[in-house]
Amino acid sequence: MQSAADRPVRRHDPDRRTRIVEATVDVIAEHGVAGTTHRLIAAAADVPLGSLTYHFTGLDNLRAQAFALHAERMAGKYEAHFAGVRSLDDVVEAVTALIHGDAGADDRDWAVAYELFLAALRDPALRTITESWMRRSRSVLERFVDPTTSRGVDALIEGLVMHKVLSTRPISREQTREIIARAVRPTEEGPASP
Amino acid sequence: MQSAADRPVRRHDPDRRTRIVEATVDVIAEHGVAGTTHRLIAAAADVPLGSLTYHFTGLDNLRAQAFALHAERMAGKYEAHFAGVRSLDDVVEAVTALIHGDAGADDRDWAVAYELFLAALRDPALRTITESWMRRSRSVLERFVDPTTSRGVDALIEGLVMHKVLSTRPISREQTREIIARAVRPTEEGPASP
Amino acid sequence: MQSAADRPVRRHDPDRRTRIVEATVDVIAEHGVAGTTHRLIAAAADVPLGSLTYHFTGLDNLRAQAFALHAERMAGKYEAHFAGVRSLDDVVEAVTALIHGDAGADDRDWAVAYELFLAALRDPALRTITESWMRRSRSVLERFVDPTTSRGVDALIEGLVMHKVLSTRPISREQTREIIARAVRPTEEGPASP
Amino acid sequence: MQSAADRPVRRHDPDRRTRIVEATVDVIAEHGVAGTTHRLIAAAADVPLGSLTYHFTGLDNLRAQAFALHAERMAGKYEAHFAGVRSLDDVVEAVTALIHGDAGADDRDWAVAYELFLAALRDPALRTITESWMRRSRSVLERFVDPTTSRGVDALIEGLVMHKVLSTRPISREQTREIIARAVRPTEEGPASP
DNA sequence: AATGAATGAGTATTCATTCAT
DNA sequence: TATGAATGAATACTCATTCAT
Repeated sequence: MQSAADRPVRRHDPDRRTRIVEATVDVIAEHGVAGTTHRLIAAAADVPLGSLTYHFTGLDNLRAQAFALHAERMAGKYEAHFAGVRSLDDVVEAVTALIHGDAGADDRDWAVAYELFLAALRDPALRTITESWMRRSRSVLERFVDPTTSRGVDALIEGLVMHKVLSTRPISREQTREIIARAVRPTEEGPASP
Repeated sequence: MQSAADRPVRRHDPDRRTRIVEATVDVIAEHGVAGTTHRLIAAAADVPLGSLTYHFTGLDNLRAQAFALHAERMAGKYEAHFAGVRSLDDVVEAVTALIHGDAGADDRDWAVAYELFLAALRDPALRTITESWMRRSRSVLERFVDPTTSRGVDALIEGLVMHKVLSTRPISREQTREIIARAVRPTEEGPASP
Repeated sequence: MQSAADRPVRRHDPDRRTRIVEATVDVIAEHGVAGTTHRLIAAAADVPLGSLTYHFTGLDNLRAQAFALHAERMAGKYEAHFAGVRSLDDVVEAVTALIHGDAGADDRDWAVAYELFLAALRDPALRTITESWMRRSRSVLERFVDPTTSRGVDALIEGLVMHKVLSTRPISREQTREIIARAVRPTEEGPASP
Repeated sequence: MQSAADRPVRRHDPDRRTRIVEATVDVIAEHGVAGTTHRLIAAAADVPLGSLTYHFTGLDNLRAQAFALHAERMAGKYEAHFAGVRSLDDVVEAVTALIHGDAGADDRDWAVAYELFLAALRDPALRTITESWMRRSRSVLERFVDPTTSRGVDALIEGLVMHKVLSTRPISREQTREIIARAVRPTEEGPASP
């Protein structure tokens, strides 16, 4: 019934735990939180069903670890993406690239992110993950702009990506850049940089 | 669980269909799409289980109608909220109020909206609902600002609300107003710093 | 939900009863007894759902009447098919034609017949229908052959048709004729004709 | 209904799969394909409901396996029944005994067979089962008679058994033997009367 | 330590039948 | 007289979790 018979017995398998968590991220990406089952994860990770409840206390636990892994990776990509950024023009370009999928995060990654946001809406235990991710994003931006601008740009990224993945028509990159530029640009009241 | 036995037989019930759709919105708000079951909806609408599949072809169908109703109402509130707006200052104030829940849409309403966005990500059939909603929001804003600004403000609303409902600490309304003001304010200088 | 809204009100509809029974035969042919529901019949007869339980005491009743109608028609076709038969050679030809679908009864008709046989196996109330049908078939054959031969030929028809509709490869008409000929042909012990 | 509560937990139960398939044959025999439900099968096999969908992908799958088992057993009985047959007279006697239930296959077995035939009429996937069964029956008969005779005798068996189980009056064994004898007896004269 | 068979509470859905209109 | 909304018991099936091996 399962592919268990086909799979060779895997006696020594030290990073099975990790592989299961990674497989869970994949399953969430493909089927959403609602469609994420023990069976699908076990198949994706190529481990026996019992292995999941042996290594994790339950599906909630596994899901939380998958979200934590994903948030950690997304934040890492974000930081790496801004590593070479110097000027405000660079910031505008970097954020635009981020939104248009040129920063290592594709639609699939963003789908998992939105799954996390929605799950966190209902399960406060997941807020520690979203908060720490957001804090890291803000820290990166605050190297270039003031906290208010940072908060605005961060929200803009979330909103624009959401609109981009939901839109049936392609979004103009030029327009995205213009929007970001307005949000990033220093204001009369004082310089944006700290 | 208990209401079924207590409920008197209700042979004539002309707006039962509508009541079921409304109950579905409530259930999605409270339990999320994943937790939305025929049983919960039937209990919320105070109708027997069989009534749901009599009036609707299935749960997908019912969910879609609930989302359509919710989007319609949200768009209506949005339009009503901007009815008395005249100046750009009014726009800034209106958008800020919208984000901070002073425009008829509370956290619960936004939760349903995000459920819709995520569901639309996986089910393209729901895109017609999200697209029409977004079109209406843009139309309202474009009475005051250019299309690019409109797209930016719209994305900002979505992102800021998301951050607000996910944040464990309160968000400064002043800061929100400032972010909106920058996005709305007319710009002569062109993008970013020269 | 139903097509009821599309259908014009049919105030005077004297042969609705008959039309429902005929629609039931069609539904059995297409979906089998197991797949025959009030809803399908109502749709096929283009009558409102409530009309079925108004005119018939229940699904069993309706099914029985449909089977009775079908058996009556099959027997009629059988008799008509043998009307011009004179010699034993004619009998062989007539029976062969019957089996190969050249006597007004196609695979669909035989499917309904087998549905009836199987239903009669479990519901003795239907035996009156099958028995009367078989009696009429025998009577026809006994105009040409003795009762034993008649019983054999009758069984042969049932068995050969069954094999024909179940076989994935075409059945040789020549072979069928040869088999029938052997069963019909007079034996040494005495003439087959009465 | 009651057995579930009484049944002790049966953690180790190596041939449960087989027992379920056998129980399914019984249920089909007693209630027909249309009346064969997970619940009835589970009760007959004395296993919990969830056990069925654990071992089988669905009811269709289980039904198909039950039919395959039954066909295999029927073919086996058939072959065993003809093991000692030498002369054509023996053949006539063996076939007669078969029809009158003296060959290990009773009315119940034949009911399942007809259920299979009817199911195969609608579901071509079951044709492999009926075809392989018929091929085996023919092979046995072809040890004694030519293929055309074999096909005729096979059809005769099916038709006569059907008539026998449907008839409310007993069928003369003498008459059956006579019919079989005519079909089996070698023929030099060629078809019908000249 | 690791597994996969086993379980039962839960899910969506179908449908014959009833009955107020 | 005729209807179609309403009902609830029954259906197939899913799945997180348990636990003997």
